[in-house]
Amino acid sequence: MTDSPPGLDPAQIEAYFALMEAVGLLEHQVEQHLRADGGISYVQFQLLARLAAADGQLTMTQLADGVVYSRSGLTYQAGLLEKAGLITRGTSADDERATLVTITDAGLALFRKVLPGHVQVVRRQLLAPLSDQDLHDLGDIMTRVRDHMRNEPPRSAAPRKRRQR
Amino acid sequence: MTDSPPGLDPAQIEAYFALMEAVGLLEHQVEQHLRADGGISYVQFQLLARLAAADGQLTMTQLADGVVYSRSGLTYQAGLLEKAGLITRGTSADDERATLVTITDAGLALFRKVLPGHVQVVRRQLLAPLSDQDLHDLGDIMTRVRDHMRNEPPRSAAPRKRRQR
DNA sequence: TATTGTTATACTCTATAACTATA
DNA sequence: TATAGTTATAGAGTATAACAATA
Repeated sequence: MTDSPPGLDPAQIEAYFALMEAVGLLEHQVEQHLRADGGISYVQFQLLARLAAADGQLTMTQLADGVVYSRSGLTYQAGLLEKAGLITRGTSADDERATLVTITDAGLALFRKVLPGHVQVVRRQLLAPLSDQDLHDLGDIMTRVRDHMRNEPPRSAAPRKRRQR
Repeated sequence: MTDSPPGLDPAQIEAYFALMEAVGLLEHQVEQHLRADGGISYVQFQLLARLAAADGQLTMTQLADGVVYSRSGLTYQAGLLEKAGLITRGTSADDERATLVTITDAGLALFRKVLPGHVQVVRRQLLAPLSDQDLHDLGDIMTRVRDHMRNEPPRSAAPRKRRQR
């Protein structure tokens, strides 16, 4: 085992900070667009996108994966989408514990209405300054990081309980 | 002018989704650690980090840049940090409109206490699966994107006001 | 017993608009 | 007039814990 290193070197700091700030800005722009053009948040857009991609139906647990970090958070978001008429919820026949979420025609219509503008924002803000090579590299790197993080157990982020603040 | 393209190609979608999900996961882990180990949010950590890096003093406007997207949001966060004894605020001598924010010894101590764990999370979650080449590429790419987005005017994300929802 | 999902609740955070004060 | 910052307020989102129902 090597010594526990003291900090991050300049290249690591640069990559970390640039990554976080750029994605923060991108998310902000994306949120603005979705709110203005469709009255939905990015989380809600992702849920609609998943349903649209999944042929219209998913269970709550399947829907949550990667989008929301708590059960109740998803229930809350699904409640909003249902109230807006964009999805419906019903008990699954296979497993009566499960709730089957279905995207409505209105939900699909809204998703399709909003998509072009969403793509435009992603193009202008993220893709515009990237070469094909960059795009490839970025996709490769971030896919690897994402998969790594999905597997990595949180490994008790707080090593040991300290004093209260 | 070329035709307005219909959507994103698979490589673009992969890069975009992987980027957003990975950073979402990373932010979540980072938040968890900072909350558990220091009782602060990532935004608050960033503000402390900026002050620590800037030799202890910054004006509100300087402090806000890139971290927070509204004036009142910063006032709110600064209020929390001040109440916790981590910063102080005072009127600037140069420009009496400006508020000069100063990090306290307690603020600096907290920042230093939390930093190693923060670095550990970044290493384990983000850096671990990356080669030196990857790191270099990622830093280069995201720096370019960030700079691009800083300059890019929002360009009216909502092209035109549509019907209400 | 474990899993799926909901509810109640409390909290954190963000943003808009109106306002004060200085440049 | 423009800029720096605060305040009031309202809304959106999140998480924890307790709960009910099914597997």
